[in-house]
Amino acid sequence: MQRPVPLAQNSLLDALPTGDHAFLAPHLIQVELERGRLLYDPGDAIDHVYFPHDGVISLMTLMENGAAIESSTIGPEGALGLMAAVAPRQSLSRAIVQTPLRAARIGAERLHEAWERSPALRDLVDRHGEALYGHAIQSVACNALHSVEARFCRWLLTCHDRISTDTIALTQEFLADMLGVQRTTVTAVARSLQDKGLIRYRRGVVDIMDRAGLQALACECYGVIRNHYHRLLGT
Amino acid sequence: MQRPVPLAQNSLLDALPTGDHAFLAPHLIQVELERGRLLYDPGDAIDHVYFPHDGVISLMTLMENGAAIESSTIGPEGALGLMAAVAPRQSLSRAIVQTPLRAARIGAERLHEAWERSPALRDLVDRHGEALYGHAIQSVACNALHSVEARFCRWLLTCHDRISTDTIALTQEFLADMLGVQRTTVTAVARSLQDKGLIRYRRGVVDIMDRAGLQALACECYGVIRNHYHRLLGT
DNA sequence: GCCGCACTGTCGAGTACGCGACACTCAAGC
DNA sequence: GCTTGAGTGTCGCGTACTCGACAGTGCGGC
Repeated sequence: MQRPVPLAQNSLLDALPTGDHAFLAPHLIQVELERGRLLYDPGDAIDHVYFPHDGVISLMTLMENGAAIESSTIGPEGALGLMAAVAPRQSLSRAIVQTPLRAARIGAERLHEAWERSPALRDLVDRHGEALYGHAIQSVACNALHSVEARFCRWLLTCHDRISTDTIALTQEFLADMLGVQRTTVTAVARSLQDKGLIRYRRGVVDIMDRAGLQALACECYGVIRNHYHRLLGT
Repeated sequence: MQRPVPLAQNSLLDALPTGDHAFLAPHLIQVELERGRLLYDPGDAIDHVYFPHDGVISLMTLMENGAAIESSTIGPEGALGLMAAVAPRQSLSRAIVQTPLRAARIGAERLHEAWERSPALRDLVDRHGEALYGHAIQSVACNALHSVEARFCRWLLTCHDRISTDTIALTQEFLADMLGVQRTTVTAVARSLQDKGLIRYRRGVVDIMDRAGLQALACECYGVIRNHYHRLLGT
């Protein structure tokens, strides 16, 4: 499989001029986090900001009854908790590691200091917030208007863009949670996609076989969200 | 009917210290806009920012096929296009006037100048963006998980909070668009709510009869979103 | 007064998905 | 090897909502 774009380091960090990057560099720590790791729950103070290099973090809206549904995702083109660069903040979402993650982490206070000194960083934080908002409002529409199959395909593509293999470790149960549907529905859709030759799956693992085919079935939201990031962050 | 909170002028403007408010005041123009007026479409440059005094603006995500669905609303507790205070921006949503609107309007450039001089305004812009984001991600979950009836009730309550009467001018067709469902579904739900004595409606008009009853049927999202605004903007 | 239209009411068929139950199977651990 | 449990397959029923069609009805304009 040919990937659409090669994976770089984190796009936000790469976009910073060298001088500004130097404000951050001494405080960035490389971390590796396992799948399923909980980073934030709603109300948690944001004490660290994560810049993924490879892998995906899910942002999920948590309901009173414990149901959680994905509102957006954070990959190498973005950062988790970036709004805390401006001022101390609480997380609004649950943030969990969706695929094994390599990321650079920095303390929120250190980042804030850099933010005060770097106009380029301020601009980036601002644009990133806008892109994330665009991601969220597209998901609003998507959840209301599009079929589970279309959303399933969009999800696979978005995830595939952000990791370095064609194999995604992922149970149907987990995906059902993300999409906010029943597991049995996911099973049926996965079956149908496999029959069409677009994916192959076995216990807890999905292989992407035909990206173009998935794109044909995915809703427009996939492209729209990509474009937001492109336009606002120039990745 | 007793309203939960008395309507003030725009909360954001009120929250500014007098000195900072003075930066804006010379450039604020009072406008009255009729229902249905289109303020922005996706991609439009944001040249004016609106601070509602009374009435509601809907932000809608527009799909390729022309379908549009509400992602959030702007009332006297917020502002439309506020992110343009930071830097020139394009609208991501369609913004239309949902109920007859009185608002203060200011040119984006004037606002940006004030933003550069006023730390209080910068803080407010920032918090407002966060609240709007919280609104959006709650809507993501709501659209995926909650019934049309619950969302209908939430919508009525949110609208009611932001206007000064118990009567809302509103066709079922319009509401169906906002919620992203069929008109016939809205008709059925409206009928059921009227039978329960919670609302009364006639051609293009809905009267709120029993707020508490509506709250009982509305989903938790109503309260969650209110709390976001409360916590972040102290309204 | 009448016309035309926007808004609402209703009906029926079709479907996507929820929800619960249960059986099967692979993988890891002992 | 066997056990255990997590993950998957499947079935069936119920229901919320879609989709299209058409018939009423109040309101504004002429």
